[in-house]
Amino acid sequence: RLRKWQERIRTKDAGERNLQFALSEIDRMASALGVPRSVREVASVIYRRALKEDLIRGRSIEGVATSCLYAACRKEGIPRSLEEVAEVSRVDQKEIGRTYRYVAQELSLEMEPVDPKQFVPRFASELDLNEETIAKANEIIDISAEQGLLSGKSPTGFAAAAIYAASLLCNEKKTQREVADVAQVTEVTIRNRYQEQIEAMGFE
Amino acid sequence: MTDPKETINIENVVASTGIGQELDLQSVAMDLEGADYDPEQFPGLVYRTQNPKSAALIFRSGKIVCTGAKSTEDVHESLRIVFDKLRELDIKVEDEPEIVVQNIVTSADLGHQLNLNAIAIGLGLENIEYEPEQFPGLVYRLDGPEVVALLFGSGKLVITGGKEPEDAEKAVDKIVSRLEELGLLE
DNA sequence: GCTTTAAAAAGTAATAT
DNA sequence: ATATTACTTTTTAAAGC
Repeated sequence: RLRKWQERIRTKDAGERNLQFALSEIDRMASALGVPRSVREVASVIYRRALKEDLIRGRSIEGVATSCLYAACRKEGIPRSLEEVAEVSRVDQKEIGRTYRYVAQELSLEMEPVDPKQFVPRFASELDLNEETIAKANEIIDISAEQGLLSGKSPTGFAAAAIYAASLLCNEKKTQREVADVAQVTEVTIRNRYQEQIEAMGFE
Repeated sequence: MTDPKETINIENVVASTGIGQELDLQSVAMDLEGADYDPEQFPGLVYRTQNPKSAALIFRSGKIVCTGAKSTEDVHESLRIVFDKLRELDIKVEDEPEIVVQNIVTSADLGHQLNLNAIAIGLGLENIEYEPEQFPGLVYRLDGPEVVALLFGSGKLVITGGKEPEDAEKAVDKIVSRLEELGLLE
């Protein structure tokens, strides 16, 4: 009986230590990504729910913690791409993506598709773009998305192309490579999305 | 207007069977031309048929998986070839081993572009998976028939997980009527 | 969970020309 | 700058780690 009692305490301690580790990892990654405290809090809440629902069994604590942070960023409207999150995690992008889908499904997070416009402020800031160019990029995203061009496309590539197009239209040109670097997509993707968006906007 | 059901095309049929006899894959690999066997990498021996085109995974237990065929008939034809090849190696094979179709992969075309964002909301975020950052298709799991559909912005789709061709037809009917009642087709 | 096999869908990416 | 090749998702059995 004494043994069982000790084992319970040991398990409880181990569980507590694991939770602390997960939360400190979320904190570390959140800091590295530069997201506000509210995002860390949301990520912590999601992680505790995942723990309660026993979703961590068979998965790494770090993987689940990273996925919760990725989901939290989206929930808070300031998404980070999987690639960006993977850069501050020791778990690879592929595992983060599949763990995120599992957690989102099991906890019924009902994640909405990412709106490309949510990447514009951050990318534009890194490129030192004017308010006018930012507004133009958002307009391009809205109009081309309304015409059905967004289906199946990655939100970062879509946002990057709109920013590139807006920078040309507002005489504040950035090269495809500059935009590609901040959005972490290839120039080929920007070129492809750009062509479709320009056509949708009625330019050409 | 073309009925989407008529655009259904079977792309792959997976089936399992067995010869009811244990096999020494090492010797089969030596005698069977074109056999790929690397037990360190995978326990099954891979044997490809040309006509019809398919790949058979042959296991030590004598169980066999056939994949890549374009129809149930091709599955039987491919396996008949595999059985005969094994018999040529003096391996006893039952006259007509039972062949069970495990999965049928189908493609089809709804004939209209799809707004996957609207469909995700319409079908219910809890019923679908749509992560365009990871994959361009929207994953929709049906209740009956029990299949999984991948919907694309082009209006084309993939239906997988079915055991018979009718499953794909039922699935297309259900998807079309659901999208129509949501007013999301066209 | 992973390993292997086949196949489609469309997007993205890495490499070749 | 464009063309190829390759990988992402889903499904399914098999035997073994």
